[in-house]
Amino acid sequence: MSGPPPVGAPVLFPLPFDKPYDYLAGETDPPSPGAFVRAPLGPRERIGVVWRSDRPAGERAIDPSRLKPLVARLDAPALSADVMAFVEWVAAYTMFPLGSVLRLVMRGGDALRPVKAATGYLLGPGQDVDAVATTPGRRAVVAAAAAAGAPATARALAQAAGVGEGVVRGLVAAGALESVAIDPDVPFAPPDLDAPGRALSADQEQAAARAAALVDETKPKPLLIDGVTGSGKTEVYLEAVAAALRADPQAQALILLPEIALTLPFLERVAERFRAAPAAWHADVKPAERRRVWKRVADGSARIVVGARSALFLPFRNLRLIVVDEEHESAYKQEDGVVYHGRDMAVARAALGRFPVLLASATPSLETVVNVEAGRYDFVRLSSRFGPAQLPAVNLVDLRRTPAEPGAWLAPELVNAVDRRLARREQSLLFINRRGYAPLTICRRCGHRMKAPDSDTWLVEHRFENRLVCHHTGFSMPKPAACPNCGAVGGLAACGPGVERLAEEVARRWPDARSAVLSSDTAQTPAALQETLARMKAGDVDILVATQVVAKGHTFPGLTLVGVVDADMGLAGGDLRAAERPFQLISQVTGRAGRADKPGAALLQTYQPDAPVLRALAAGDRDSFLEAEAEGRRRLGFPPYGRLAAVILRSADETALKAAADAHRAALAPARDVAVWGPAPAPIYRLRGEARIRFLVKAARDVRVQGFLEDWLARVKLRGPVRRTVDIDPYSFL
DNA sequence: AGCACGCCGACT
DNA sequence: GTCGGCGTGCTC
Repeated sequence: MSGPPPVGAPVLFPLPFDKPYDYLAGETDPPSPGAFVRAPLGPRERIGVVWRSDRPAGERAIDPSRLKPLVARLDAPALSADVMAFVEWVAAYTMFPLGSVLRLVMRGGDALRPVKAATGYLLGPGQDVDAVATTPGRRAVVAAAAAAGAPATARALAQAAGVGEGVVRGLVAAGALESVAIDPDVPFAPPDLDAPGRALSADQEQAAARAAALVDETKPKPLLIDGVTGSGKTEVYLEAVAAALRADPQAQALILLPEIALTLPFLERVAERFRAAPAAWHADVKPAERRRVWKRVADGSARIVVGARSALFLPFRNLRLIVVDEEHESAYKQEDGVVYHGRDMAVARAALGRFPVLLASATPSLETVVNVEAGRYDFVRLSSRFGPAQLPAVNLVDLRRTPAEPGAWLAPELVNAVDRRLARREQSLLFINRRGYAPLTICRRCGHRMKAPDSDTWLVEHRFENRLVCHHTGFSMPKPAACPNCGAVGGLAACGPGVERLAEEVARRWPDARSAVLSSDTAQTPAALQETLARMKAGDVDILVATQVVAKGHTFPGLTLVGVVDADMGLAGGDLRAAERPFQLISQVTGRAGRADKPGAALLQTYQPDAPVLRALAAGDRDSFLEAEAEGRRRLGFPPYGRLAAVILRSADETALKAAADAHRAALAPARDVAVWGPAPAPIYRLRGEARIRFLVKAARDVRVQGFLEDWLARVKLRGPVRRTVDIDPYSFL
C-alpha cells in the first residue's frame, strides 16, 4: 500500500517529559501547533498540546508503526505561540522537563472539559413587566436584568439587585423572566478604558507617560518604577495598563503581586479604576472560578488579570503588558515543583513577546538596581509622597544600653513613645516578624529544645491553640505537659517573643488601650484579617501588633508610630540576601507611619546599632546601603555580578545520600569561570524525614550555568532512593 | 504523573 | 508455595 506519508503531530503532555510524542493526525486539516488534543498514552488517554514540529528529523527515532492516532481535538482556543515559546524558555532556564512547565499552564485546565450549562435569565419579550414588578425588590431585579443586557444567573441578578434569589425565582414563575441555557463561565465585564483615573501629581503624570509610551515600542526595555511607599506607584502603572489595552482592542494585561499582597482591597481598587472587576488568580480562588478565569484568559475576553506568580503561566491569547508589583519580594520565588522566580520569568515573558514589563517597588532588589545601572532596564523615580504625608524619622533603640525589663520585649523608649501616642489619640504599630507565641520552647530542667520529629527545625509555640508548630513543614502537636527528654513536668519554657507574646505584653501594659493582632496564622481567617485591617484604618485600634502581613500597601491615616521589636532579625542568617531583606521589610513597615498630615516616627530596637543595614535605615539612605551591599556581592562574585545555582540531593537513606554526594563530587570536571562548593549539608539538614545535601555552583555572569550543569549531572547516574533538584538563582538556602 | 513489570520477605 | 513491598522503566 502506498500513498502520502502519514501526517504526524507532536503532542506535549503536562507530565514530566522532556519532549513531545508523535501521533498520527488526519491527512486533511491536521491540528496546528497550540491545539489541545486528547491522545492515547500507555493504557489511558490524556490531554496534551500539539507542539511545534521543528525538531530535527533524526530525533524521531521511533518506529512509525508504533504511532497511534489522536483521539480528539478539543474545542478550546489554541495556546498562543507566545505561551509556547515561554514554556520552552522556562524549561531550558530552570532545567525542568518541558512537560512539567506545560503542566503549570494547564493547571485550571478543567476548563478543557465540557461543563453543563447553567441557567440564565433575561427579560421575557412582550411581557407586561410592570404588572408583575410589584415590589421594590422585583423592580430592582427587572432593572438589573435590563442593565445586564445578556442572560445572567439568578445569583448574579439577585446580587446586583441586592435581594435574595427567591425574588428572581418569583419573577420567573410569574413569567417576567425567561430562562435560557448559558455558559456557566460567564465572561468578565470589559474594562472601561475611558474612565478617568485618580488625579495624578506632576511626578506621577510624568512616570505614567513614560510607562505608557513603552506600549508603542517594538522592543521595550523593562521599566523600574522606583518610589517610596505612598508615592502612588499603583496609579502610575494602572495608567500604563489602560494605555496597553487602548492600543490594541485584543490586548491583555497582567498585574503580578506577591500572594500575601493580593488582597480584596487591591482588587477593588483595580475594579474602581476600570469600572469592572479584573480576573483574579491566586491560591484561594475556588475551582469553579479558576476554571472561569482560565477559560476567559484563553479566549482573550479577560483583559486584566491580577494574580500571584503562577498567573504568569495562564494561557494568555495576547498578553501585551506585565506589571510586577513589590518587585523585590522574595515571595516571587517558587520553591516547590518547577523552581522559578516570578519576577525574572515575567521579564523573560515580556522580552519574548516584545511588550513592556513594569517593575514597581519602594525598595528595589539589588538585581534590579544593578540592571538599571547597567542600562539593561530603564527607571522612573517617584520621589515625593502624594499629598501632605511625610516620611517617618527613623531612630535606633540600643538594647545593649536600654534593654527591656526581664520577661518583656519593649524597651522603655518604645514604651514611652507608645504612651505619647495614646495620650494624643494616635495609633501605634508594633512589628515583629515572628508568628506564634515563642520561637523556641526549651526545658528548664535539662535544656532540651523542642524539635519537629522528622526535621531539624524548632517548634514554635502557638498559645491560642496550645500547640507546638513547625513553620517549615506544618507539623504540629499539642504542647506536652512533660519534657519528652527528661520527663520533668511543667518545665517547658517559652523562649523569645512571637507576635502572640508581644500582644500579651501590650495587653498587660496598656489594659485600657484598644489593641489588635495581625498575623497570617491558621488561627486567623482571611476575613478576620480584613476586618482587623479595616478597624485599624478606621482608627478603632490604638495599638496594632503585627507580623509582615502588614508590610504591604495598606494606608493607616491615624498611624504615627512604628516600633520594630527585633530589627536584627535576619542579619545573622547565612543567606546572601540576609542584609537586603530586613532593609526592605523595615523600610516597608516604617513607610506605614505618618501617611496623613501628622509626621510619623519609627523606633527600631537593636543589639547591633552599628550594622550597615540599620545605619542606612536610620539615615534614610537607601543608596548608600545598596552601594555597600553591591560591593560585598561584587567581591564574592555573587548575583547579580555572577551566577549561582544549587543542586540539592535528598533522601531518607543517609548512606545512599552520602554515596550520591560523593559520586557527584567525583563526576565534576573543571570548567572555566565555574566553581562548585560542596557537598555540604543543607542548613536545615533534615526536613520532612529527608536529609538534604547541597552543592552550590558559582559562575561568571557570562557563563551559561545550565550547560555546565547538564554536562555534570549527565555523568552521574542517580541510584536508589536519592532525589535531585536543581535550583537556578537560589534564594533560600534552606 | 501513572502504571506495569520484576525480584525478595511473611502469610492465608 | 503465593501476596505484596516499592525500585525501575516506559509511555509516541
